[in-house]
Amino acid sequence: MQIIEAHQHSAIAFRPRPTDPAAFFAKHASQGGCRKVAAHQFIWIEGDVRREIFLIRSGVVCFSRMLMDGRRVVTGFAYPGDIIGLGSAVHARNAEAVQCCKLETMTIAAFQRATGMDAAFARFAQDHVSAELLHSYEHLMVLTKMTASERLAHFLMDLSKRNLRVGHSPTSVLIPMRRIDIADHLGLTIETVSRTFTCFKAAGLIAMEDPAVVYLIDPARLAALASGVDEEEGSVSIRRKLAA
Amino acid sequence: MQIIEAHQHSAIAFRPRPTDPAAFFAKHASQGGCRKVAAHQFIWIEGDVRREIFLIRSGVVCFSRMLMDGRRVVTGFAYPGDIIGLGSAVHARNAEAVQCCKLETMTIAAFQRATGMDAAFARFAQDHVSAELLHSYEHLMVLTKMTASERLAHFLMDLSKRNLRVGHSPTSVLIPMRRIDIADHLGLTIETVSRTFTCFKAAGLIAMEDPAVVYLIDPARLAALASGVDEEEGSVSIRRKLAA
DNA sequence: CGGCCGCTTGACTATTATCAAAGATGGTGG
DNA sequence: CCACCATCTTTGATAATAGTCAAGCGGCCG
Repeated sequence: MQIIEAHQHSAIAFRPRPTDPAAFFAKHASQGGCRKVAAHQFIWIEGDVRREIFLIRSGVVCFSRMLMDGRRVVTGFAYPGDIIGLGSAVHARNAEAVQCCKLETMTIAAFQRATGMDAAFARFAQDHVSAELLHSYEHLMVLTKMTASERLAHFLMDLSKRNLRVGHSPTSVLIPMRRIDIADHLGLTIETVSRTFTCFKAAGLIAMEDPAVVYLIDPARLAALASGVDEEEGSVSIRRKLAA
Repeated sequence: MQIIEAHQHSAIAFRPRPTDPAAFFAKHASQGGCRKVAAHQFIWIEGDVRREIFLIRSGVVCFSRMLMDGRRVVTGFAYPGDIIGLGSAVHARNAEAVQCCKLETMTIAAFQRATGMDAAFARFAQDHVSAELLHSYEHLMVLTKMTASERLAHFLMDLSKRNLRVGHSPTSVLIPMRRIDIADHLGLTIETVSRTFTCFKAAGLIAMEDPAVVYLIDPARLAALASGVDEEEGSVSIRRKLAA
């Protein structure tokens, strides 16, 4: 299975790369304050009326939707430098601090004033939602058409690419979230996630210092797995390699 | 597994029910024309720059994303009365006519003029994208946390609810799309979809005249399945019922 | 009438979930 | 400072759901 990457730029390709989100924030958040959220605390929950938007200064945020019996889907994560809360006037999902987070806040009033006065900012907010939608379509593909190994490889490559973007090492990846967050993000169980990590180690794709620190030993192969190009060398062979 | 339905209204709950989309269209599409699209023709494909938006007069449209090897995900369907193409300036997915469709068109220029001049229309377009995002989060839940029976029940209830909304019988459901479209929408294979239909028949949940005409015999039970409430009476018992 | 396409059904396989339990790790209190 | 407890992760054994491969049926259109 092969994923065409070209289209991934579609929603934003025809527009100039948005100015630094943090700059927007600094420009318009005159009234805003700062907030610290402890690990595993919720920043907002599904159904809450939006009162503020946030810029993440440090920490990682996890977005999820829950069912009564504890089942949940993690729709994504947000990292330092990201602005969160742009979606809609009523939150469609929970936002939970994976680690202790420092957030800069902007009131909705300030946000609305900003979008009214600054066309670039308004467009940024709109594009953000479109990009989110695109991302969720891609995630649908990952969840319905990929094996456990491909999903985990995809996840690791996501983290690696983000590292690259912000100037960190693309091969030594910190995993701030717990296994359950990864599992709920990838539509797997924690056991399968754990086993797949073990398979990757056994196959020489990664090395692990501890559950939160992964070194990508064979990034090319991981990338191939992640995009489904790794024909008939997919989860099967990796699993067999472990059995042998 | 139980789905909380309350939040489903969240994104639009705090705003008045939007005026009839068709009315917006009639008001602003002065320049627009009409177009007829044959079954299984594409209206646009992923990556296309958006040139028009459309109001569906008749027919059903299927949105999908494709992989090179033919794998695809159907992210949703659109029906008569729906406006399509509001997402972003570059299409993030294919739009394909499931049946022969009649579409009314509005040029992008007219659309942009309309959103600039008519605040209600602009808000309608924005809300549409937010609702789409919400829908896709829900779909993630269906695809990752539900069994084949639950997924198909969910799909049938979606069609039934739409029938109700537009004044058709909620218990006799026409299925305009092919099995492959359903399968790709639900993250299953056509065989599993077909088998699950058979199971539903055997369990007395539905009756079928032909593959395109389904009667909901036990809508309550289907609704329970669809929302995951049908505890330990889920796919297992239905499958067992067939085996017996 | 025949061929094609879509749907259904069957047999078998494989991937992942489930159930269960044993290491780690980290924080707290004695 | 160490022991204990809670939580998270890993590993193992087993089972179940859905996928794959294969074949037959039926309708529709040329």
